Order: sequence, then structure tokens, then C-alpha cells
Amino acid sequence: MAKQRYWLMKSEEDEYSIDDLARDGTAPWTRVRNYEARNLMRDEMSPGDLVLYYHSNANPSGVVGIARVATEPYPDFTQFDEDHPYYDGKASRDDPRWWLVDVEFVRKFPRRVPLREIKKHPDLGEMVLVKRMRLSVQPVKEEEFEIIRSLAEERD
DNA sequence: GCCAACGTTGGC
DNA sequence: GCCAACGTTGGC
Repeated sequence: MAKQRYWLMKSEEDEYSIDDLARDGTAPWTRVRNYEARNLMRDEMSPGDLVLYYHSNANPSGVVGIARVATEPYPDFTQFDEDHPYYDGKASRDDPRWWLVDVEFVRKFPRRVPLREIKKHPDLGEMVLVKRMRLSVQPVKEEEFEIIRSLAEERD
């Protein structure tokens, strides 16, 4: 059994928010069309890994809760559907290009941890979130995960 | 809505 | 294989 790992996954708040995930329970993480993010889901994720749920394009953008990887990686079905906006004509069922996992709701934080706060925290400056602006699925260190979790519990 | 960062495409 | 053009992400 692989050691539990930690991730951060971004979703636009008005596209698929943590409240949507809470309502649905689990959701297939469609919409990723970036190879590096794809590789992480396909090659590195295992069921039980914990995920920081991040709202991008939000006010303010930041980490809003925790989710969990709920399945083994499998091909993203939207790539095969000609009517779907994420259809990819270069992918086939024999040779899928895009992979995903299902993500399961764990909890919503009592307080959002804004990107602004993460950027200025002395122990979070090396986070991929800070260094690599445009990667929507990314690894997080256990220490970083715990710091953000504790920041989320603080009272204002 | 603007625009910087940066990943992808395609001509050569 | 280079790299300019282009398209998208995502902070602000």
C-alpha cells in the first residue's frame, strides 16, 4: 500500500465549488487538459490521498476545504464524447489521452485560506501553488498540508 | 476586464 | 527541433 500523499486541486468557484462537491459526494475530475496535471493523476495518485480544494477565480482565491482521492485513475470519459466541450478528436478508447480520478468530499473549512496569506507565510513560499501559477493539479508536502489545515481552523 | 505567465501548436 | 504565434489560466 502506497504511503498517503497530498495534493492541491483547483476549480473555479463558479464552475464547480466545494459546495457542489459536498452536495454530490464524489465527482470525476474532468476538464484537465494539461499534460503535467494529467500525469500526476494518472501516475501518482492513489485512493485515500488527501486533496486541498482550491477555488480559483474567486474572491478571494484560496483553499476552502479537503477532499480525498476516491478511485484509481481511469480514462476521462469526456474526451470520447463528440458533443462534450472537452471532446478530444485525437484520443481513442484504445489510446486515451486524458485520465482522471474521482474526488470525494471530506470537509469544508470554517475559514478560507486565501492565496494572499499563503504567499506571505514563511513556511509556504515554496509551495507549487506559489511557484507555478498555472498548474491545476499539484503535489503538496505533508507539512504544507498541515500548516494550511491549521490556518483554516484559526478564528479571525 | 486586463494582462502576465506560460503551455501548446504548427510552419519552417 | 526551433521558436513565433496563439490560446488559456488565473490573479488582481
